[in-house]
This record gives sequence, C-alpha cells and structure tokens, in this order.
Amino acid sequence: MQMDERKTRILMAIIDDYIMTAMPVGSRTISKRHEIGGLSSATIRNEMSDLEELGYLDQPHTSAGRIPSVKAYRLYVENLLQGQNPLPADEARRLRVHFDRRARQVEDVIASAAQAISDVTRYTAVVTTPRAQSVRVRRVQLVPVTENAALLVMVTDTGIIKDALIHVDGQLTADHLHEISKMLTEQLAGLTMEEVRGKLAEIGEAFEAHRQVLRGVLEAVEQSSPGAKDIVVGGRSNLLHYPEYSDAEKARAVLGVLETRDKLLRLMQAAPKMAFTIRIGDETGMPETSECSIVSMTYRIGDETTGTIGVIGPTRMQYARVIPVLDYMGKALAELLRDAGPQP
Amino acid sequence: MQMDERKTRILMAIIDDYIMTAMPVGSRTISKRHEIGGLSSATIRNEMSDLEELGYLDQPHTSAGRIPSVKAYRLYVENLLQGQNPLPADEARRLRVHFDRRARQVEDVIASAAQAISDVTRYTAVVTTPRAQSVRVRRVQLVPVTENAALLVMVTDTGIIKDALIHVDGQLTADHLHEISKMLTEQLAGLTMEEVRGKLAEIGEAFEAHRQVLRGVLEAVEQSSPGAKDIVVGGRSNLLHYPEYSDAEKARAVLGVLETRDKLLRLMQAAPKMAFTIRIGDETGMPETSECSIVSMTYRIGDETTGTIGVIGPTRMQYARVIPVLDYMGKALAELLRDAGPQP
DNA sequence: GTTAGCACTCGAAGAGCAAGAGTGCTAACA
DNA sequence: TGTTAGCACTCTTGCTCTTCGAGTGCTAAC
Repeated sequence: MQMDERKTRILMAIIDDYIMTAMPVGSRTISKRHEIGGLSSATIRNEMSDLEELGYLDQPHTSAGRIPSVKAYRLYVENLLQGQNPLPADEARRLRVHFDRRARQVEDVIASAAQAISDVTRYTAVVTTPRAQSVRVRRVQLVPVTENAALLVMVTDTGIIKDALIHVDGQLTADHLHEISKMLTEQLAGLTMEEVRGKLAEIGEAFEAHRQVLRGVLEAVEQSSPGAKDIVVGGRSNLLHYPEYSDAEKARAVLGVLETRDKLLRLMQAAPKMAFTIRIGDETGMPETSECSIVSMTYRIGDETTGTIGVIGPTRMQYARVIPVLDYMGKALAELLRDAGPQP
Repeated sequence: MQMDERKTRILMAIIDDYIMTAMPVGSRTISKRHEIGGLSSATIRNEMSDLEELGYLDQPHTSAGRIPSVKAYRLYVENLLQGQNPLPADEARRLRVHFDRRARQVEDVIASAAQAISDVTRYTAVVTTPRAQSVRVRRVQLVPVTENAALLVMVTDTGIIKDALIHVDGQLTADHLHEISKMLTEQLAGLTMEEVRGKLAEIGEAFEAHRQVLRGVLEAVEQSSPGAKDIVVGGRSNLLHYPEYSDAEKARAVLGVLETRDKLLRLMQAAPKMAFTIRIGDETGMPETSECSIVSMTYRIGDETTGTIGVIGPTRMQYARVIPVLDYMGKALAELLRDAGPQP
C-alpha cells in the first residue's frame, strides 16, 4: 500500500484537528470538513485504517478516534518546511509590540526575544546568545573595582563582551592596570580563546611582576567560555496550558529540564547547516521530553556567529504558526544584534 | 475562651501533621502522638472544637479532620521565630555542596544561591542581588567595543558594577575614551546615582565635544537602575511537587507571577528592619499567590547594602526547615559577597 | 476534667448502567 | 472498482446508587 495525494490530505486534516483539540479524531469529523471534497465517513474510515497500517496513525482504543504518530508529524512538518509560510500581519505586529528593541545589552535583547516568542506562540521559548564559532580577541581592559579586585573586560571580534571579576592581591593603581591592559591588548589581539590560553602562560614568564593578575585573567578565560546568562527561557508557565501536562509529574519533568543548563543546551543544539531543526517526541533525545516537540532555528550574524532560538511544547504543536514566528524573530534578532555589533 | 498551653501544643501538632501530609487532621491522629501526653481522641476533639471556634482551625466538611487557618500558621511561625532554629548539620552540608562558592560574578553567586536553596528546601527560591540604599560612584570607565559602541563600566561604593553598552557616533580612539573616563571619574566619584544625573547635564555644557558620549552615559544611567538580571528564581519545578498545585491552572497562575518581574519584585519586598518576613496566603497581596506562603529575609553587606532571599511554596510550608536554611544562606551570601566587594 | 460509647454525617471509592462516539464489515450502488 | 449506507460491536464517559470508613458531636459515666 502506498501514500497517495488523498491519503496525505486526510492525514493533514487529522493532524490539524488533533493539534487544535488534543482529542482523538474520528472519521465523521474529517468527512464534515469541506477541504476533503465531501467524502463520506465510511470512506474516510477506510483511508484511516490504511493510514494506521502505514504507521501514520495510532488508536488509543478501539472505539476512539485516531491520533497522529511521530511519523505523521514528521511528514506534516516536512510538508510545512517545503512551502513558504509567511507570518500573518497581525502576528508580526504582536511580535513587534512584545519585542523590545530598545534593549541595549545582548542579554536583555535575548530575554526580550524569548518573552515575545513565548507570548505570541503560547509555548515556552528558549533563546541563546550569539556565539562565534571562533571568536578573536580585539581588546582587553582591566577596570579597578576595589583594592583587590578588578573587572576584566574582553571585547571580541563580534562585539561580544566577556567580563569577569578577577582578584588581585597586590596594591595595583589604576594606572598600573591601564598599563597591563594595554600590554594584554597588544599581546592578545587577534587570537582565539584557545590561543589566548597558551599566550597567557608565555606572557607570565616575561612579566614576572604581573603574574598575579595574569593568573586571574587566565582563570577567568578558562571558566568563562560558557557564560552563565547565555541561554534564557521565556514563558515556562505556558507549558501548563496544554492538557498533555495537566499531570503535575509530567509538567515537573519538563520544567526540570528547563532548569538544568546542560540539558537545556543539549536540547537546543541544532543541525547548524539547516535553518530549522524540528525534533518530535523521542527525537528530542531525552526521556523527560519524550512527549514534547522542539522547533529550533539558528540565526546568524555575519558568517561566523550564530545563536539559536526555539520553542518547546507538546508534540501536537502548532508547527505552522511556530515556524514563521521563529523565522521572523530570527531575522529581527540578527538584524538588531548586528547593528549593536561591529560594523564590517 | 482563651488559648492555653495545651491548646497551643495541640494546635502545633495539628499544623505539623498537616504540613507533612496535606490531609485534614483528625482527633485520633493527634491523640496517638506521644508529645500530647496520652489524651484520648475525645478530649482532643473537644479542644479542636474550641480551636475552631477561636479561628485557628477550619473544617473542609463535617466529617473530615481539620486544617489550620492562616491565623494558626501565623501563631506557628511567630513561635518559630521566637526560638532558636539552628540548621541541622546535614542540611548545612547539603547547602554547602550545592552552593558554588567559586562563582565570581555577583549574578552567578545569586543564581547558585537560589539553586542551592531550592534544592535543599524543595521549594522555589528567589534571590535578589544586593542593592545599596544609596550607591555612590567610585570610578567610571569606558571600554571601546567597536567603532561606534563602548562599554560603560561604573564601579560603586559597594563594589557593584553596572555595565551598559553605549553607542557613540564619533570616531573615538581608545585614548580619547580613556581620557573621558578619567574626567568622568573625577567629576562623578562620590555622587549618588541621582546626583550623577544632574552632574552629567552640567558636564555636558562644559565638554561640548563629548556631548555624544555623555548623552549615552546619561541614558545608560537612567535605564540601568533596575538591572535586568538582579533577581533570579530557582527551582520553579519544585512547585509541582505539592498537591495544592496539582491543578495545572493554579500552578500556571503562580508560575506566571514568577515570570513577571514587577510582580516578583513586589512579592519580595520585605520589611527591611526585620530579619524575616513571612507572608501567608492572602498576606502575599496577590490573588495568584493567595494559596502560597512566602518566607523572605534580607541579608546585609555592610550597613547600606541589602538583598533579599526567599522561598515560595504552599501555605503549609515547612517553615521550621525553611527559616534556618534562609538564615544560613543569607549569612553565607553576605560573607561571600562582602569578600568580593570593597574592603572597608 | 476526662473518656468511652454511639449515632450521625459526609466524602471517597466502586459497581452497575445507559448513552454516545467511533469502528469494522458487508452489501449495495454508480 | 471505488464509494457509501447500514448495522452490529466496542469502549469510554458520565451518571446514579451503594457501601465503607473516617471523623465528628453529644451524652453519660468515671
């Protein structure tokens, strides 16, 4: 048996219906819909039976309707990704209203984007800060904070700023630090983070006097790589809108994942070549999220720097709405962050 | 009718039991407990009837046990706050394990504290960054980021750092910015944030050439006051452990509050003179949290700078555990942040 | 003042039943 | 050969009824 055009149309109708209602879909429901050219429920029943045999539908129990399988959703999103899905004007407007473009700090922009996405889609949104594949240092500056602490600011290629408090024992004046900053900038400019580590050790030899400080810088570089605030989640409470999480234990499992940085990062890593990555159910690769879907997308600022925006929700997600929202938002985000970043 | 010692003891036993089980407590349950010197269930029943009349107990329906009223919890926590509640050694150990003291950035420390508190208490924790009542500027530094953006770093009295990206049109060299930084430090050092605003306008007149930059600084100061990352929530998923939130709608309402900065801040503002602020049910002042309790505590770094740590959970919260945990954590936090901050 | 005893109340849990939604199959139809 | 009407069958859902048990309040005895 093979899929044909009519089977596909019926399957899509079933998925649409199930996405809206979360209830098993019966043959009569579909036969009443006019897109399906007035077939009787009996015909639909036959087709549905075929679709079940083909693995696209599941039946919770004999006398209920049917629900789409993961395979069905796969086909559904594959179809969606083929076509163009422009964002409806009113959705775009709502997004613009929620997305605060005045934010200056990258973190704020990110947070605002997550908020906007979650507000508009009614799902939970996850956004990561843009991260360059290979960042290069452009400038280093030490700002005195107290007698024995200084703020290390590293400006990179992509305008992304790492800052870290480093502790220094010696009594260093502001001028001292300024001098060291200049030296560090000269030495480190143009290097990637990995190279910086080697170079720092080298410099340590030459500038015995500043060893203290340099060790602090090295430490900061080493532990700074995955910054803490580089991934934000918005609209967690949206999860609880959906009956699939009305069981507190299920909701807790998913919410728990969203609280664990490692797991969250794992969920968000997308196939970088592709615009969209859609993982459905078990494809998310985590038992806690085996009843979730994740739609994510990389946005790019220039060639090297990419971040991820995504949405997590039930497998019966409104993919057709989510995809254009992410698409729009990814562009808006890239544009905004590019303007804030360095001009080529 | 009056409360007497026995009534109080019985009430406390009822509360203890209800906190553990979330089930209405019957007279027999209490009479079996040995702390209550072997009174029969009938006697307890009489006392419970009195306690209900006094407003300390409610009866969900005739033939169920009784549950504590807000008034009862009030009495309960009042009693708790009188006595000493040292943190059990094993809890202290667990806290230390979860609390990552290596974090350098204030935000990281805060986040780690929230995580630790929520892990140990099994409730949701909220922590705010320390904020001085009247911060004074100590040093200003502009770090070039790109041709038309610079990072403004303001070091204050209390070692707290505000940083913001500011945009500048002119082609300013690093030396230019360094010069401006020096000038700004000279002009602004010792001023409070309010005074800085006035002063900046003044300086603008004198240093016509740097007007651009100064406007940027002013803007940054103005919108920086309530920093975005100054309040963190940990262990949201813990909420869902408790049957009072097994209804998704109720859980969503509370979780929603935790996502709204304003509301969250409102919940956390504590009576600053007191060590602990405990708000029970409606006392939280928000309809969404009318079935929650919030225990919060201010921690102080020096005389001026205070932050808040707190826990939110069901009204039948394990106050007796939460209070010493917060107490311990507040001290640990103050100590850690003081070390990172300025030495007096 | 305390307690044993007892009648009474009320919710929770389970059994039984009817209604309804949905299926699968068969036979007739175009 | 594909489509459809019809019908028996299956299961869930929602309802009522009943039972069970926990818990109370009251009374009378200790």
